[in-house]
Amino acid sequence: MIVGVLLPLPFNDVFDYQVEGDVVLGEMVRVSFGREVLVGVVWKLGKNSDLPLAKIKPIISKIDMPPLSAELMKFVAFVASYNMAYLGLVLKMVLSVKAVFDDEKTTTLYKLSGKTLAEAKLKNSDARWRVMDLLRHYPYTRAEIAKGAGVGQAVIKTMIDAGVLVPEVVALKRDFGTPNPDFSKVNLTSEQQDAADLLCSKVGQGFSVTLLDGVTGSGKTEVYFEAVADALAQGKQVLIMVPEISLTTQWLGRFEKRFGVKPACWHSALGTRERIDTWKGIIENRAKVVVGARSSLFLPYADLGLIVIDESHDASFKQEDVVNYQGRDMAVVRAKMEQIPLILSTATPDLETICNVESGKYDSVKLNSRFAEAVLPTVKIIDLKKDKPQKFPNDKGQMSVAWLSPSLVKALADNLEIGGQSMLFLNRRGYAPLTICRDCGHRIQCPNCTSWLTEHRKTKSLICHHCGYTTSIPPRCPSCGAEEGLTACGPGVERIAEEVSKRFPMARIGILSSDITSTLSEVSEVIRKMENHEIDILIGTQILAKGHNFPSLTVVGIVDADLGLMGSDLRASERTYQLLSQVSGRAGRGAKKGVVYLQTLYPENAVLKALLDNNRASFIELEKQSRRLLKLPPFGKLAALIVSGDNQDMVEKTAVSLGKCAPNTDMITTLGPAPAPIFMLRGKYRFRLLLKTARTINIQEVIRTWLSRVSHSPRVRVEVDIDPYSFM
DNA sequence: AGCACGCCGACT
DNA sequence: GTCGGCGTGCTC
Repeated sequence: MIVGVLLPLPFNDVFDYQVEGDVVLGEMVRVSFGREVLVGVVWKLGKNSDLPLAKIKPIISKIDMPPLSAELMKFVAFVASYNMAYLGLVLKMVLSVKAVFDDEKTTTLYKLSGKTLAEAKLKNSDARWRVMDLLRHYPYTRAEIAKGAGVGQAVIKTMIDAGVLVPEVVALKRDFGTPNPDFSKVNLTSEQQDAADLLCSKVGQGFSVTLLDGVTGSGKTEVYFEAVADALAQGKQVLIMVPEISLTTQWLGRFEKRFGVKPACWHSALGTRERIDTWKGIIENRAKVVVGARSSLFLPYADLGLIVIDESHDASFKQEDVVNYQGRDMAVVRAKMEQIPLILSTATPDLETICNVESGKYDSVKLNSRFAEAVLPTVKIIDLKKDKPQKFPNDKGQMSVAWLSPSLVKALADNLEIGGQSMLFLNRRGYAPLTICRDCGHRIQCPNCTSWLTEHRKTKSLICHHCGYTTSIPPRCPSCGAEEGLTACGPGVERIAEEVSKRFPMARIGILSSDITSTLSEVSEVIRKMENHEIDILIGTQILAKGHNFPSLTVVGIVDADLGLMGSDLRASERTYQLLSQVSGRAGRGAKKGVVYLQTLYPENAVLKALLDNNRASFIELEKQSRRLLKLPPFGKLAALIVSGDNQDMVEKTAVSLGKCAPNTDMITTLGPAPAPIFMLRGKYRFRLLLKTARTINIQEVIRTWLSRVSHSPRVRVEVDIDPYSFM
C-alpha cells in the first residue's frame, strides 16, 4: 500500500512511501529521505504523486507508539495555515524529541544516594557540587551528567565509587505517579467555591473558554486546581501552561501539596533524558498532568480533558519558536479541536480576552477578595521632576549619579527601621544599559545586532541582551583610545543595588535578575532568603512580578515606571499596566497594608493614573478607545512581514519591491518597509512591513496573493507574523 | 532544510 | 587550467 508521509521539514506536501500490511492515519514511521533517515507521520492514505512505483521507497519501520490523534493532526494543519508556516515545520514542533524514536530498552541512570560528600570522605569541589546540583531533581546517564555539569568522566567515576551516586537501571517507562484529585482538599471561601463550581461544570462538557479573573492573591490557582481535580477524576489528562516554568518552585510545591505527586514538566531547559520520558509518558497516557511553557501545546496528549493557561496575559506566550504563533490563541484552537474546556487565569486580562467575554464568546468568573486580611496596596506617584534623586558619595570619594528619589529613600529607611521588607523593581538587567566614551562620544555596540552592550559588573563583561554576545570591558575606548574615558550610562538592577548598599550599609540586600549570569539555584536561593526574611531590600527585574508570595513585604518601589510606555509598540501601555499591577500586587499580601511608589517623569500619564486609582475599568476603556480608533486588534487584524538576510542590499531591495506591490484598499492598509526595531539581529539585516485589515478580511489570503506577486532570492527570507506583538 | 549540479569569475 | 562562489532544482 502507498501512503503520504509528512516529514518534519519545510514542506507543505507529503511524500509517498510503500508500506506492507495495514496502516493507520497518524502512525509514525521511519523513512529514508534523500540521504537522511527521518521519522514522519502517515498523513494521507493512497498515492499522492504521479511518480512511477519503482521510485517510491518502502518505509524502514513503524514506530512502536500510538498514532497521533486525528485532533492533533487537524490542529497541526490549522496552526500551519493560520500562521502561514510550513505544515512540516509545525509537525516538527510535535516531534520535537528526535531521540524518542531511538528505542533503547534500558539505560543506567545515576542519582544521588543521599550520602553527602563529607560522609563519603570526598573533598568539596566545584565540579562535584555541579554534579550534585544537576542530580537534585532528576537522574541522568553518565554522558548526560558530564555534559550537563561540565565535568569529566573521572569526577563522576570517583563519586560513583565513593557511593555518592548510585546506579539505577531503568526501563523505557518512567513512572509519573498518579495525581490524586482528593489528596488534600483546600478550604475555599464561598466566592472561591462558586468560581470553582463554575469551572468544574465545564469539565467533560465539550469546548468552552472561561476567563478566571482575579486580583493577585485571590486564590486563582486553588480555584482552577478544582477543575484539574475534576478532569483527573474523569481519567483525563490536563495541560497547564505557565509563562516561566523554571521559576515556579512555589507553584510546583502547591501542586504537590494538593495532588500528592509532582506534575510532568515541559520547558526549554529540560535535559534530553527527561524530555524523552515525558514525551513518551504523554503519548502513552501515563503522564496525567503536564505543566509547561507554550511549546507544551504541541505535545501528543493521548486523552486531553482540560487546558489551563496561568497568567494568560503574559507576553511570553507569543514568541518566536520554529514557527511564529500566539500560544494563548492556539490553545483556544486546540481546546476546540479536542472539544474540551480552556481556562484563562489572570489578574490583568488583555483586551482581546475582555472583548471576547463581552461578546459572549468566553464565559468569565471573577474573584474580588484577597486572602484573609490582605488588602490592596496604596499607590503613590513620585514626580521625578520635582522630587529629584540626590547624588551620594561613592568609594572613590566622588559623587555618584542617583536613581532613587528622596521620598523613596525615606520610605525605604522608615520601613527598614520598623523591620519591614521592601522591594525595588527595574526591568533592566545588568549594571548599565549603555557604555559611552566621555572623550569622543563612542558608544559600544553589539557586532551582530543594532543594540548597545549592557555592562555587567558581576561578571566584569559587556553583554548583548539580544544575541548573547559577550566581551570583556575594554580598558580604554576602542574608538579614540582614551583611558578612563568609558562611562556607564543609565541604571540596571546591579547599579540600583550599589546605590542601595551605599545609602543603607546595614541593610541586607538581594538581587533577583532573569539573567544569563545567574543560575536557577541562585535564583531560588534568593527567593528562599526573601521568604525567610533574611533580606531587607530585594532588587529585581521582571521575574519579581511572577507569583511569589512574600507576606512581610510592605514597600514596593518602581524605579522607572516610564520604561516601556514610550515605545513604538501600541501594546506597550497594556503590558506596562499589567507588569506594574503585578508588581504592586506583591505588596501587602500578608496582613500589613502595602505601599507602592511609582517614580515617573510623566505623572499625568493615563496608564499611571489608572494604576493610582486601582482602576482597571478606566484603563481598559482608554485602551479600547485608542485601539478602536486605530482599527487595531481586536477591532481589526494585523500581520507583519519580516524580510531578513545577511546581504543588506538584497534584503532592502526585496523589502522595497514588496512595499511597491502592497495591497491597499479601503479595507487593507500597509505600512513600510521600515528597518525592523532591531535592524540587525544575530548578524541578519531586517526590514518590516505591516498589514492592517478590517476584521472581515481573510488576512492570510491577502498575504498569499501579495507574496505570490513578488519573487525573491533564496538568500532573503520573508517570514509572516500573524498578530504580531510589537510593531513598527 | 540539506545537498548536488552547473554556471561564471579569480587565482597558483 | 582549477577553485569556489551561489542560483536552481530535487528529495517520495
